[in-house]
Amino acid sequence: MSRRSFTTRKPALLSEVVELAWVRLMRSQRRIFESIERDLQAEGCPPLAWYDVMLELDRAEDGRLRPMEIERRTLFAQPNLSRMIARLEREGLVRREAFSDDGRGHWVVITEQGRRKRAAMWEIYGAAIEKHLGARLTDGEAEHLADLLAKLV
Amino acid sequence: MSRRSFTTRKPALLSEVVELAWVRLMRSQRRIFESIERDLQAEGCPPLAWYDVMLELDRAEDGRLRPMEIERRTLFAQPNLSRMIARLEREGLVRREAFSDDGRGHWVVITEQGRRKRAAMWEIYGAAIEKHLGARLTDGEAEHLADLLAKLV
DNA sequence: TCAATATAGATGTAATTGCATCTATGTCCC
DNA sequence: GGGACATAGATGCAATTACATCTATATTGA
Repeated sequence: MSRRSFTTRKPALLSEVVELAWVRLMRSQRRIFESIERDLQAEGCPPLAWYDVMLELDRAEDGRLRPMEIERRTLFAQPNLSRMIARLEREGLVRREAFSDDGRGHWVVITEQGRRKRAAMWEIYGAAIEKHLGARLTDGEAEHLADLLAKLV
Repeated sequence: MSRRSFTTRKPALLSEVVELAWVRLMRSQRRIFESIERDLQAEGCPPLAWYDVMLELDRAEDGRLRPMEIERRTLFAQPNLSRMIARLEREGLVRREAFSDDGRGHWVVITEQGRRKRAAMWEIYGAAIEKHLGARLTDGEAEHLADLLAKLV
């Protein structure tokens, strides 16, 4: 592929390597994410976003959190999360319960079925992470990568 | 935050560090991506996806590519790209031209206005990359990060 | 040459997202 | 106590996405 020169005037401060790191961060995340989503879907699993929510609930005391707390932990936008919880509830993976301390809120509680589903998803999910990420890095590289990415969050 | 122990049975092969690298890859990409999108939007710019397409066209010979070639380079799904091109065309940033070699296809050509818009977006975009990524890494770290991410694509 | 199949790209549709707004309850302060 | 403002969460709606399919043109092979 003949790479022509082309004029991209860069903002004074931005270095080539930073731009390259960004492009690769985008590409690798997107590509691996999509691969993993496909792997999950191929096994009849729900999308990864559901996993994130169920994991937070599974870890939480009594398997329950308030929507705003899930939001804080997962960074999903509030209206989207609200509807996602509705979908999870429709599938019987969580249920809502009254929250007496604050009449505006309620608990979201993971069900037994939800816990089982999460565990089942992890089988696929973990294997997919290994396949798409683990297999391409040594443990040392993975650790180093994790350290570098930690600086970004 | 008291981190309780919880039983997550891992698929035999997946190491802790790989999982951590994956979680951070997701989080950092998503958070920075959203920040950059907000920065662009705050300046009245179209979404980043438009930039990707216009950049490919801007770089291409005669500022033109076939949809399937854009698809190959950007990895957008075909129906989504098809509609994105329609939107770009509606905004006067690209136009379609006949492609005589193959009656099924056509050229997508970037307009002068499209080139200007792309350049204008880059001012914001580049600064945003610097702000959200560059400012948090030394050049050495950025280079190292880029190298590690290269192994994933 | 022509039927069978493959490919480029568009389109219908249902699901999902983003954004603004709405409702209901809580908090603050006079 | 009660008005003004803040917060939790839901909902309406327009835009976007994913997925399946459709149309038109190419290619292939008998």
